[in-house]
Amino acid sequence: MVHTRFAPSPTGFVHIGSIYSVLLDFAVARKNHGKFTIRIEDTDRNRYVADAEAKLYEAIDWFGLQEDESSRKGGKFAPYHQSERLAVYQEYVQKLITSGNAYYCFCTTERLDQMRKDQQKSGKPPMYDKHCRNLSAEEVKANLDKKIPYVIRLKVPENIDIEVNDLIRGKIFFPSKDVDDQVLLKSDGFPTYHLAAIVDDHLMEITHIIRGEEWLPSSPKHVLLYQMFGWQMPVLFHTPTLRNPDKTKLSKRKGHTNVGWYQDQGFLPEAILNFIGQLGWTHPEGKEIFSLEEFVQLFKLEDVSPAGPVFDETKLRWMNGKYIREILSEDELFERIKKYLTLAISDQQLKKVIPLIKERLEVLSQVNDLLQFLLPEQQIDVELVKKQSKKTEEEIKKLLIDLQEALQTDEEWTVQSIELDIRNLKASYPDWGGRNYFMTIRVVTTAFPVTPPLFESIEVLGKELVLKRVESVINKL
RNA sequence: GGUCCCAUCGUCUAGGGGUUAGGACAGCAGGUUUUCAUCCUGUAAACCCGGGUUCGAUUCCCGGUGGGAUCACCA
Repeated sequence: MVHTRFAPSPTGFVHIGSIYSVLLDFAVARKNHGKFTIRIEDTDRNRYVADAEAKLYEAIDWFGLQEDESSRKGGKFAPYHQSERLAVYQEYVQKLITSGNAYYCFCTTERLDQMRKDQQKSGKPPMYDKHCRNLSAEEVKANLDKKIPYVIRLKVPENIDIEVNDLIRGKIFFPSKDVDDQVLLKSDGFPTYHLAAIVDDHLMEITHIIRGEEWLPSSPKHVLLYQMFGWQMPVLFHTPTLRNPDKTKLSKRKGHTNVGWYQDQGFLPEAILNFIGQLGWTHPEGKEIFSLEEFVQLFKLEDVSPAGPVFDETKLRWMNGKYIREILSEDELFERIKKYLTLAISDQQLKKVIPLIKERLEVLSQVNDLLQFLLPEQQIDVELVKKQSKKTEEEIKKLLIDLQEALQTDEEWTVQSIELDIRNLKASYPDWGGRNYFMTIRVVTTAFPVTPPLFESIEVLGKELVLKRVESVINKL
């Protein structure tokens, strides 16, 4: 059975790149009727952030990429917090010691730092110098008895080529002389990622390891561990790194990495998933817009391009707008917009105005700018009216008085009747250019030069408020 | 610096030994429209370089170049 996993460390906010991994984990598992597990890699006590795990699950739910097994859902491989599995790692690291594939290291941090400094100075790659690799059993025992702090390191074999098989990159060979004797067990008794992940992936029967490309350089260590334990290697797939416009790894400073930001802006989870899904992968029919269900059905891991794509926010915005105006129903849009609306606007009014704003919305949070004109307290700027009309105060005043009259007597107050009122009135003002005429009315009634369609806007505003606004401008002229 | 990965328009990509190298976003120019958008039409824009294989390489191979990732008792 196919079994994928997402194994985050709870160290902060949820990264958009994590969602890329999760999407692939989810899709591969679903497509093959397998399972998708979330395992929390909380082995670093220093970087632990308490609410990170809750944030993660919140994001998972928001995107609709729910896992089958996890710390919150349980499962047959529980526990899913690595911090609760310490005894397991101790057991396996002992096996490595016994089989001669790992060794105790008593080097101090100071010595290690000095060593690296020296290596850097002489232009050598910083690597452990294997100082404790050949300690005799007696020396080890003596040190242990003296309670000298220690770590346990991987004994990387000398002079071999380690073969890593990546699904999309093929076979990659690493000379073992370039592979460091990695720390497997820290002096606090916690495992490092390298030990914990391999042990858990095996014990949890993970078949596909889907993780970021940044793990590629350390994968020979993982291959070695599988060999030493005599375990079968899962399929390895390293996801292409998402990039900033300058091609560097997507980062906080140069782009938006926090899923929370996308939520706040009013990006739709469907649109984000669609967008991420077509990075490195193309729909077989070349479709740009496709649902998660469709993606799950058609996606093939081996078809992903290995080149790291730039995360193009502009295209994401376009796609988000596309979802808003073409994919979501108006009822659905109404429910979602409500969550972003901070203006005091009634549900009834909002519902009415949605057809007017849906094609003007790229992200949901823009609704607050677009609906400013509906606020009753909105003041009309006379200077702006003058500027848009390109007429004298007297001429404007004359028009507005006629407008007031025309609207006053409109008993229907429908888009059609309002349009008729205003177009009929235009006939009496042949010397007003169409653009200036309508712009004047737009600013007087809505307060803004840029608004949804004029007659519809006036209708939604209501007769009372519109007349009040016209009146207010007349009085200021 | 060592190791490893990668390479088609500005961006996301399709394609693949013989193509007018296709699409999408962004750009530009028109059209629709009382504004802004939407929508429609058109336009400009790419196979990193050098060898080799071949009748023929953008496509396959090698080498450069460029970009990236990584080198912790972090994941």
